[in-house]
Formats: sequence, C-alpha cells, structure tokens
Amino acid sequence: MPRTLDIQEKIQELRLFYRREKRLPSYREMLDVFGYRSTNAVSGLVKKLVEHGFLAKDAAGHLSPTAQLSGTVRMLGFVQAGFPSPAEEAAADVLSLDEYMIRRPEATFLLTVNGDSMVDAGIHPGDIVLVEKGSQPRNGQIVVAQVDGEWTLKYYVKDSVGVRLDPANRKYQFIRPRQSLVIGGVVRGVIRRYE
Amino acid sequence: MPRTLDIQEKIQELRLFYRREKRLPSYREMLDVFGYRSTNAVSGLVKKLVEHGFLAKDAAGHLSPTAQLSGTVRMLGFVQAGFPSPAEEAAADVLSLDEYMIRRPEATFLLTVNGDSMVDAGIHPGDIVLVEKGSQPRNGQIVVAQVDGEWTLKYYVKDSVGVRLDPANRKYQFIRPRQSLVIGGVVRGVIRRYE
DNA sequence: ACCATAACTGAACACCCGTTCACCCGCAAC
DNA sequence: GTTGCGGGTGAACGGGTGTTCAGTTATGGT
Repeated sequence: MPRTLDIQEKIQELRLFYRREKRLPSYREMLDVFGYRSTNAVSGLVKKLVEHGFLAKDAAGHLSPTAQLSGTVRMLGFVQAGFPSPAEEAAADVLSLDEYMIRRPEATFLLTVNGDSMVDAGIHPGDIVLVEKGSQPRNGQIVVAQVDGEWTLKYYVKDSVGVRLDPANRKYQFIRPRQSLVIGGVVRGVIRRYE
Repeated sequence: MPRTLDIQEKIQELRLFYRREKRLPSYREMLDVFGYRSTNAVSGLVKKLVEHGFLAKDAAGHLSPTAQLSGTVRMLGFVQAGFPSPAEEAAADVLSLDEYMIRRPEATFLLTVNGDSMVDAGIHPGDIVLVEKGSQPRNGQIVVAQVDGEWTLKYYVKDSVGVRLDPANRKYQFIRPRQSLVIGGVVRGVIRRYE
C-alpha cells in the first residue's frame, strides 16, 4: 500500500491561513502552507478537500471555503457530557455563528435590550437580540413593537379581542395597543457576551 | 465639478457577491458586479474601498474583505430607540457574530445546556454556551466544571474555605467539591435561536 | 455657458494562476 | 524481497490576473 496522508493536519494549516488572511491561498502559497514543492501535489490535495466538503469549486474553477472550513467554533455535545477527547474534538462539526444564527442577513439587525420586561424568557438588560424585519409574527413569538409611540420587546399574542403584547416578568402587565401598533420585527435569536 | 460616485451602492453589490460566492470577485468579474466596462475603473474603485476600510490589500497585492464588508448583520441602537430610517440603517456598523463573540477560535467550543441550574442568569435549557478552554476562571464567572465526576454549569467562587460552585436557581444549593474538581472552561457567551 | 476635475474607456503589458504531463519515491501487503 | 499504488516532484503551457497609460466623458460649481 502507498503512503498515507493526514488530511486533518492539512485542513488545520489551511484554516489557520484563512483565519489570518481571510482568503484562500493560491496554489503557490499552498506550497508553503502544506509543505509541498510541486503545485501538482497541491492540485491533488485540493481535489480531495473538495471531495471531503472543505472547499467548493464553481463552474469556472474558482475555489471558495465551505462552512466546514471557514467555521470558527466546534460544536460539541451537552454540558453533562463534558469535554471529549482531542480525537473527538477534531471530528466535531465546525460551524459559523453567522450561518447558524442568521437566515436573512439583509433583513436582520441587532438591538441592545435595555428593559427587564423579558427576564423570565432569559432576555436580560444588555443582551443583544437578533431581529428580522418584514415577516408576520406568529402567536408566542417575541417581537420588537411600537405600541402607542413607544418601542418595546414583548411576546406577540393575537386572540379574539385583538393583538396583545405580553411581558415575561410578573412585575408588568400585558398591553393592548390603544391607537397604533407597529411590528418592527420578530426576534430570531439572543446573544450575550461576558466581559 | 466632476461626476460623483455612490460608494454605498457599490459596496452593497460587492457584499451580495461575497455572500453568494464566499470569495471576492476578480477585476473582470467586478466589471459585471459594478457595471463597468474597463478594469481601470475597477482598479480606481478598489483603491477607494481600501481607503474606506472595506477591503484590505496585503504586501503582495492580494485583496481580502474586512469585517466591514464580510460582516453579516447591522448593529443598531437600543430597543427603546426602535428602528431607524433606511439612511441610518445603511450607515450602521456591520459586524460579524463570529468576530464579536469569539476571541480564541481554536480554544472555543459550543455546548448545549440541559439543566435549569442557571436560569436566573438567563441561561435556559436548550441554550448554547460558548466555552473557552485553558484560562483560569475569576470569581463570579460561569464555568463548565466536573465536580466529583459530574459535569455542570455553575458560577465559580473561590473563598477562604476553597472553591465553591454556585447555581443561579434557588431550587439548588451550592456545591463544594469533595474529591475532584476539573474546570473545563470559562463561559464567554450565550446564544439562543428561536425556531 | 464654460471650466475643472473626477469617473470612466480601451488597450497593452508583465506576471501569476491552475492544469497537465511524464516520472520518481516509499510504504504496506503479499 | 518484490510489487502495487497513492503521494509527491519538476517543468511547461495557455489563459487569466492586476496594473498602467493615454485619452474621453460627464457633471457640479462658478
């Protein structure tokens, strides 16, 4: 049998280059990245990386990274399961938070939360909500809405009476719009960063 | 005065190409993207995009996108401020969730939360925590730890007695490790996605 | 109405790109 | 020990790359 090649190691090198330069290296640059001396070796390796789904090639032959390559964090299991072995880590799915959290980039915006009306839903002051504009909210979804001139974050509920906006905090009561109701967008996600 | 050029519009086109192809177009491809007929026009525009910080050029002349270009979501203000006008939207800072949330990609992992011991800290079952390995936790930080063989999510507190692990839920009591304590990592962020 | 000037055209250039070819190397199985 | 075969070398090729230069066009200010 012929000699074997460690693809994982090559991917790691390529990933480092991509993180540093934010672009894929040319075949000549890959000579350094992979430790080759012939671009033909690179050509063969690239073919494999495409087969394995780390790179994609369009009709004109242009290379582009897939989520498997450009992703920044590894998705492991549950907290209860703890941290797996290094081998399991390497095999874990790599994903990009942007791709995971955002479906319609052109319609999605970030807003910082400044009230405590949604704390029981796990949305605290200082958290950032991902809001998607231009889609009709369904019952139970969290929306950013302007009720009688004031913008708030609430559960959207449509009942027999009309539209009701529920807080997730016993300190506050639900609201029914008197004059105007503008739905800014539907909350698709929440992110929080610890300093 | 000479004719003027709408850079924002060009950036938008370029951003669309980048989102679609996950790479920057070549100068000939930019002819289509920007609606030019000469690569010299492209050359001039690229120079301006570099000046404005949307593109970067390394020593060898290779182009790469900056966060301003590759970012996926626009950062607006606070919920109370509501949604700004389209003009303000265009001027808003564009950022990437990956860059915003992750400092050390090679040491950061995602774990799904399955207990309710941290609900009062806004971390619910099903949420995903970003855990950074290999850094010493400070008092008050949330950690993923293995206490006497079991993995949990708790506040890390070091007092005169030793290390104590506090839940954020009145139903549970704090824990002091009897035999073993392994700190898996420090929680740097939380993300939650609504279906 | 007319400049001044930035935006843009069109073409030419040197260079770098990815592909391909024939050939060599080294390891594992037989 | 020999052989099969995937991994890698080195070189050559055609086409695509970004740059540059001289010249043209369009527009906002005077």
